Amino acid sequence: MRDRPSPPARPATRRVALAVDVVTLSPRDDALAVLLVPSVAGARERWALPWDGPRDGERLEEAGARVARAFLGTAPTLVEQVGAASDGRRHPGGADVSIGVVALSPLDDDAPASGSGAAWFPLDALPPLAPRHRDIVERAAVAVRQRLDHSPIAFRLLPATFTLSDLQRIYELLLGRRLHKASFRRALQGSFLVEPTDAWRSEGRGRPAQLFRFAPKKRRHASRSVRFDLSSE
Amino acid sequence: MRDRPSPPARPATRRVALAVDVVTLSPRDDALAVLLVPSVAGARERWALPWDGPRDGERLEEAGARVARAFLGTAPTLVEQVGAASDGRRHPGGADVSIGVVALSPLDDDAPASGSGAAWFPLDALPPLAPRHRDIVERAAVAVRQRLDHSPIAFRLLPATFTLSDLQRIYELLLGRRLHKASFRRALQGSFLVEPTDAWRSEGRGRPAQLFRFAPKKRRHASRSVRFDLSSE
DNA sequence: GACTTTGGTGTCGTTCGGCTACTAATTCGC
DNA sequence: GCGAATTAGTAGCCGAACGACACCAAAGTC
Repeated sequence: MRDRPSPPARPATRRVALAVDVVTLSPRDDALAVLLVPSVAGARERWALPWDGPRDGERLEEAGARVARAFLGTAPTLVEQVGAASDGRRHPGGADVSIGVVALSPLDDDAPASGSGAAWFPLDALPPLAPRHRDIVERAAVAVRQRLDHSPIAFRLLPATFTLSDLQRIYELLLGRRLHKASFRRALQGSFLVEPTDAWRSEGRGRPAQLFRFAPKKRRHASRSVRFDLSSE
Repeated sequence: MRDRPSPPARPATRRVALAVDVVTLSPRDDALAVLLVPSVAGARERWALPWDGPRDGERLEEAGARVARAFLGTAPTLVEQVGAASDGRRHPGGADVSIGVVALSPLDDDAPASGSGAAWFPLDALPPLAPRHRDIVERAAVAVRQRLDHSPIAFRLLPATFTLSDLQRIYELLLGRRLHKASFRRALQGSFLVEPTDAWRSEGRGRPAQLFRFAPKKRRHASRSVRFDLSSE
């Protein structure tokens, strides 16, 4: 006989203290960097992800965008959820449940608002963080890499116009490996995602590079073959 | 000058009514089906996703697994978050925030617990649902299809041993298109995800099929080329 | 003007994916 | 019994895609 418990008599919501924790990512010094803010006095860790509770009528992504904006000075170019965490009480603000949110900020932005004390840290050299914040950063990094194919993530980490070498550098940063120039451009060519502008950028030595802009053309979804990429890390 | 609002004086969590809404998926009658339960009396829609608030010390996925189990009779084979929704008060239980969770149940399971009134509905022929539930079902369907390559989703919708044709049918169901037998098997062969058993299954007419089991071998992550699959639907 | 540096393209061999066609083993109809 | 039908599984061709390399182009440096 199967073990078959009866359904709950009547479901009920639970009142919890909620926070939106924001992982702001931006390419800084040839590495993906996370924006961290100083902890409140008395916390165990010196740094934390910026966070806040959602305000009245505010959706979760909106709250994430607001928090990121407060420290960036400009609105992030993309905001996406990366999962909710509820694993005990290891949140700096004592939240029962955290909604993890990743916000992207392009390369050309100013440094974080001075006075806020916020600072960029490379993803692979983070200071000690509260365990839940470390989890959320990890999830954000994984989510960004996994959605790279389906979300215009790379373009949101670049200014409005960029060179193809810039774009390739972002992809290499996110994927963590070098790409071949010709192959990269051939694939990009076939995707109809960018269009050339009539501007060129001369940057010190070397031949000037043409500037492109992100301008995806509508096209039929390519019927890709099945991939078995579990790779059971 | 940039518009640079000052950071929030001090972040604060927000107390909200939280629910975990569960999208239980299973292949039924050659279609992906969702498990729905009758609404409480007085609700506008007759059917709803099963849901409940997380209990004390329970993580979100655990709560989702518990809710699914209560209606399935057995534990779901995979539980994953598919995003949080906070868009007004359109939840059957009046939750401020819903955590969407997808639970998978294999083909060979019994029907939902009799007496609970739960029933399977094909994904593309759902009865009217509360708006937030409809959103969460949509997100679950998208998430399942997108994670098909990276998560052992197809294998969690099958019994412990299965034929390669069974596996291909699940992939076709999830992808919504036919696959070519030879290509499918060639790709599967190269992935080292399944191993043959010494059992065969004879099912009415036709040649008997060998049974396989899910047994992923550790292997180096293939260094795939970059894909630009935005397709800007 | 030769050299360096960076941008951009052509080509070639190999692999990959889609397809047709085939063999294999069973049930069904007569 | 015996061929038709049905399902499982494989071989091999062919065009497209991918990775590596070489090469050309346009700027600065000396």
